[in-house]
Amino acid sequence: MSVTIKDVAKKADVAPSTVSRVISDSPRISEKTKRRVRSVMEEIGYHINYNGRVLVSKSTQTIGIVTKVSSVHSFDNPFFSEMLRGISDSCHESDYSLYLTTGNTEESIYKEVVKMVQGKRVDGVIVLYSRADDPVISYLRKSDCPFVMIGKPADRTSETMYVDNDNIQASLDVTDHLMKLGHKRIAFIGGDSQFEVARDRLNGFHQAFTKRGWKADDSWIRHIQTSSPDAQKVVDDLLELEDAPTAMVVTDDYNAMRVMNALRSRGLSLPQEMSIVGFNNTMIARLSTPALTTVDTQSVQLGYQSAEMLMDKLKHPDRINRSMIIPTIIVERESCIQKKDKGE
Amino acid sequence: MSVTIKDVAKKADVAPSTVSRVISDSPRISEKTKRRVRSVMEEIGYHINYNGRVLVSKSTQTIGIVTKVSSVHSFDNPFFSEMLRGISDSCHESDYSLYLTTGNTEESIYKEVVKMVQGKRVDGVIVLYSRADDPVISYLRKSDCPFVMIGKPADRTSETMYVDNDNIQASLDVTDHLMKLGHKRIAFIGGDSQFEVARDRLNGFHQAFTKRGWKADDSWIRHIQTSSPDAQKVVDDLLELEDAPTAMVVTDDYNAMRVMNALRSRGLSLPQEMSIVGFNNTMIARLSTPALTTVDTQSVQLGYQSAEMLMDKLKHPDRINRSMIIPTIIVERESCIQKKDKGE
DNA sequence: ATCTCATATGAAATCGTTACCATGAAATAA
DNA sequence: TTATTTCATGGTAACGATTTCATATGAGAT
Repeated sequence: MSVTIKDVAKKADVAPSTVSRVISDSPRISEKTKRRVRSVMEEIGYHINYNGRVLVSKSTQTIGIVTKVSSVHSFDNPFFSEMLRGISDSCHESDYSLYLTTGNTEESIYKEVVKMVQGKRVDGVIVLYSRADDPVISYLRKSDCPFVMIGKPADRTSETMYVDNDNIQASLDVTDHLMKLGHKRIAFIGGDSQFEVARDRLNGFHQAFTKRGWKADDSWIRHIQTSSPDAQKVVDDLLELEDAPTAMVVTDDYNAMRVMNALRSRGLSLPQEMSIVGFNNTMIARLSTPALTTVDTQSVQLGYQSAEMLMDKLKHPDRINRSMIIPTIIVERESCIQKKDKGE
Repeated sequence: MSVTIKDVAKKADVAPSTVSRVISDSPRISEKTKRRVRSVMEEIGYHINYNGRVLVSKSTQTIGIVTKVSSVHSFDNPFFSEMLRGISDSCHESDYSLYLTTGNTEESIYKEVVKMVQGKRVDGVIVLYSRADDPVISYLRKSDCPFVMIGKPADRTSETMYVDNDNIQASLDVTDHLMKLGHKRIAFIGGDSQFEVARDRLNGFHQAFTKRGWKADDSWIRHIQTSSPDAQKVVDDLLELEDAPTAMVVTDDYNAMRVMNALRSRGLSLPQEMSIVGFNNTMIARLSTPALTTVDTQSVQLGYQSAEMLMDKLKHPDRINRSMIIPTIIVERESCIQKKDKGE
């Protein structure tokens, strides 16, 4: 059917093993032979078949990417796309390829991961999320497939490779930022609370209050799922509180925009009547009006470094598992302003 | 190393070929043997190695995805993510996997495509864009690797599988929509003009004028690259025209939002002083203020159908090449209004 | 001239599956 | 009873590469 290493060998009058050595540019082959073999390869249009190589060399030069169950929506969210871009950039530099899971239920994703790991389609895996009791992670740990997760592991942190932000600190900082602007009643609107990142950010939020000897009211703490249309309800509830918040920390730009729209639909003018901060500094933060002040989690870096870390591990399997914290940066735009009437 | 079909065979006291038949659930094997073999597989933890299978069966059950050169930015743009989601959904249903190109220069993408096709890593390819003189397309045509493109082929249309919108009609419709609202001076702000879609939409724009016996002024036709910060300049130019447009057709939601921001920074209030329509109906169209009236190109469907078409071709290679037009729908939101002073 | 030792290349085993051909036993037909 | 099918399974050669071990050749040392 296609041109194989044997065809090249025959035509160049050498052994298949010699051709193989030419492919890998082995120093044991004379320049003369290399030239001859290469010109034959060119002539008869040879191209390596990776499956043959993988079978014996046991390396696919491919890494698998596992997205959230809600990947149905995670592609929507630029945060994921940006991580993917970072991963993609890094892989390209090292000549690795990407293999994507396509499932959209927890069950089917699990199966796909097993399939791609056991089936030897990938050398390693990057998991784009972190949550407790994840069967995918348990499986990856059992198998000896190297993997790195983006986000802090729910358990066995020290033996797991991960790259993450310091979400506690980031959340603390951004909440404090609002406090410095005079806000005392600050709402926290988190995302899907099953993910680790949600805990950390809520934690940091509380710490900001503790630091000042204040206390956040429980009624200020809310969650909205990216997938459900409950932004309006959460905002309504919040505005109807006796002491309605004057600022909001929303743990994701996308949700922040939904919240802003909900606020506007209640007639509030922004940022005058409500200060908002988002997270991730995605494209939408730049484009919103008012432009969103947000915590840049450097998603591209998150992806890039996770891929680097994984490929490093693949190259040196005996090296100990590292992990990495990517710094966050508060990007100030126009969605937060000094609270007018400080007393009250 | 790992558990192979031979280990199973030995333990179950059958031939490797029998195990292989059990895996594919061949009807030629008795239920009794199947049960026994399966229990052994379970017991010693067997899992198929796909590379071995691919080598002989010559089918990878994987399709490759090729993105624009500007993939650096295409991930940013939700349009691409949504197509990817559609592809992903379809592939998952048929148990196919996805293989992504990671390059970000024209040269490196080309190489990766050759690598994945010649290297037999994929059974077919989906190209997420269309432009003239694309070496990737020439290559795919030369090789006999089935592929489908999203967007109208620049040439040899009838022999190429593609899925596309009727962009000419869509653009005509949406321009006419603005005209019905009383607008006569309408700007067209296209994206990267190297892509086929840009031509079609400009074409439709002109046709809308022709249909009414009007003519679009050349100065109203502009282009902005997603990657460069020239939205403001384009807007400035347009506003400084003697007869500045009162409405704008922007061929992409993302750029539409950039244009809206540029307009606002010039002090215009929207939609009162400028009506805008976008394209693609991405998430950002829903979230913008005013919410963007846009042409829903059904990007998820675009992706979904392209994958279906490709997999169908893979299953029936002799079937003739089909192509498909996905209908577009104008989604009216708040960014377009009746022009106030009709006379003028 | 003989021996040693690189150097360049070849031969063959191997990786994990599948697919073709063969075969023995049981079932059916003559 | 014998011949002919059918059925369930076994044996083994691919598939396309890599890799280990072996070997011929020639250069240099003695």
